[in-house]
Amino acid sequence: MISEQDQNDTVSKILDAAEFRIRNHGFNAFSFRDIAADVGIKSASVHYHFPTKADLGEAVLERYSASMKALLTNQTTSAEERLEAYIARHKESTKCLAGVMAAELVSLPEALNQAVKQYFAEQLDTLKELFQQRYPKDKKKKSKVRAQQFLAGLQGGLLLAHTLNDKKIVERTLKELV
Amino acid sequence: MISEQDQNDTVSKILDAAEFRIRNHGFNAFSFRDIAADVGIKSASVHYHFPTKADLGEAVLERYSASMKALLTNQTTSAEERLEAYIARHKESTKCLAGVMAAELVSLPEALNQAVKQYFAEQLDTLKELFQQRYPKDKKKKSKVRAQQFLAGLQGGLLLAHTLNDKKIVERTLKELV
DNA sequence: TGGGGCTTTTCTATCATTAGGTAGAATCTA
DNA sequence: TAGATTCTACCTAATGATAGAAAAGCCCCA
Repeated sequence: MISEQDQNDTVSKILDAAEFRIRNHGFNAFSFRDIAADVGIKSASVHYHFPTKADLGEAVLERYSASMKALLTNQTTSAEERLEAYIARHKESTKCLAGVMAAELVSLPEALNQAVKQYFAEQLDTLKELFQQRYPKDKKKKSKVRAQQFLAGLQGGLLLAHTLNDKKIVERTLKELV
Repeated sequence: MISEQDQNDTVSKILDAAEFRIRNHGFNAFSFRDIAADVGIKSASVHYHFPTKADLGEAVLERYSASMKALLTNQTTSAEERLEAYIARHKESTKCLAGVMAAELVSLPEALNQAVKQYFAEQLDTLKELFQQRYPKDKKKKSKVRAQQFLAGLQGGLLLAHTLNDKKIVERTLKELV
């Protein structure tokens, strides 16, 4: 039987390292050798778990996506609380993994390119639902626009905040959008 | 004497190609050989005009920055018209060169990294002035916040619009920010 | 008017380094 | 012992960059 803990240990260390490097340097600016060095193994071992770079990128995005979706659809908290938690999560690193990938979209392996598009489509869908809960009187169309404005404000706010090294920018850009 | 037109011809062809590739693929996803092929010369000739990749990146950003600043400070048109022209310019490609570079910020050569930071700082300054002209009764602080909200909405809107292939998103995210 | 000669530009050829990826041996674990 | 994991060693392709040979362009002077 597979030792899940040990396997997942290495696998999740790889995913952690890859996520960090993609987030901060971009998908095209890290190598398997970088990841291997981060984790303390050899690059061939990274290939054992993730045969190609596209595989690794997809796995990182998938984990990220699941984590974000869980946060947004956690039905034990109010819509407002979920939005705040969502914002707080992004502010931790002042960067969105998917946002970085979106900037590099055209240069990504096809499967990853598709996954990024899907991520944003799903996020907007989920946010639309959430805004519908938060403002029940709004029409569907209005909730959709709210979701787009919110996500754009968040992504753009993160971009500016990270570039200018001023986290407060995110709060300002979102103040009237939550 | 130097034939300016001919020199600028090759130089600006290189800059055009580099800008296009950076915008669409990212700074880390194009090579001197790519640019050379685009222009129809050899990669060594690109190095003749721009010794290093950092030099090329800086030149591209500088030209871009000057173009944007000229657009925003064109005193022959109203503040509102300038904003509209600024938005229209960005919507042409549904991508901002500096936005892409900002996503890759940490992986960029140091000089380019600094130039990107400076670009956004300057853009916010210029936009702040412009909003001050547009809404003269606002306090300075309010104009600054407007500039941040606008630029964030624009950058985030472009990101979503490009990723989801829907230019209308930019209009929606900026509707209440101009 | 038509060459020399100087500068600018482009080319060929090549380097060293790094990249993603693979084969197969060695090791570890149940 | 069998399967999972990691390692060493390596391959091929691509990258940024450079040296130095050829063109191309331009100016001065006979």
